[in-house]
Amino acid sequence: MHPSKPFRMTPQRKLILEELRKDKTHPTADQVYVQVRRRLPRISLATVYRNLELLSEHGLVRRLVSGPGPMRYDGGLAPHFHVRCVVCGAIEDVMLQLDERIDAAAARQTGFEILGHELEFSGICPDCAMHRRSD
Amino acid sequence: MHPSKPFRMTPQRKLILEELRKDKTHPTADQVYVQVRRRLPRISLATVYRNLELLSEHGLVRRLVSGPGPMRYDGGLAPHFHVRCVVCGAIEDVMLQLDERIDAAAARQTGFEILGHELEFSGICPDCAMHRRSD
DNA sequence: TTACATGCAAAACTTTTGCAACTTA
DNA sequence: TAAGTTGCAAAAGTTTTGCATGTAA
Repeated sequence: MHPSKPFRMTPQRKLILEELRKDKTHPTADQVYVQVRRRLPRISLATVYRNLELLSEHGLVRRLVSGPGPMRYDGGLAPHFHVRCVVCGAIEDVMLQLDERIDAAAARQTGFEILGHELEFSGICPDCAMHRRSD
Repeated sequence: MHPSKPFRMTPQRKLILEELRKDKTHPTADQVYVQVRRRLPRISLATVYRNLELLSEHGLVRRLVSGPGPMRYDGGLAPHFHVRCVVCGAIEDVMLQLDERIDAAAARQTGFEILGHELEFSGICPDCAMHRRSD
């Protein structure tokens, strides 16, 4: 599942992973870049992109393949889903799991070999809901 | 839910909608553009983008907010999900529905006002699976 | 008639890539 | 030392926007 290309732990890679583990906002590549640059000012955005790609191939970070706008990344390990605010774009974790038989159902119906699934809710976050009411 | 901005039925808009209704491949904006241009050669790509945006605001087409690469669009009306081939990028419909109480569960847990959800499976389509085995 | 829509071109963004220099194991 | 990695700059790809002109209601 996780292709085991060689994999060196460079300072850049380590920091990117650390940053993503502690950042709960599901940042974009550019936001990770801004953060990491505070400790490693000479890092380049290309390196951030390359590492996010590689780390996600290895299953160490998740790409949130959804929503409009730039790709967002998640350093969280436990299986979970996401909810995205349609107003401000905030993403939060949703700790739910689907009946795993749903993959088999999809396989049966489509003939695809199913590797996994992503569920994303859309909605309005508490902050944005409040601002709306006061408009 | 569907903001009711005025909405003129121009030939461009009509063709884009028609094309999307008959195309089962969940095309990108550019692919819609190529198709529509066969009947309306002077249409511009910007018009296609603007119309896809507007049609999806009105709930007449769905944006498949997921997966890497360009946004893809779906003219299908019935509620359903999708499966995406990680090898070739093909997208097919999956006719399933989740227990609708899942939205309430997500709302309860996150405090978001939930508007809906998208479920996307990832996997390998029959064609790609076959080619892999013969490699 | 007029608010909305279009085509064109340019701009804005996001992501990827070529390459020479540098580093990790 | 050799394979992998980085920074930089340029390129590629996707989507949005300004504006003058055109058009549906």
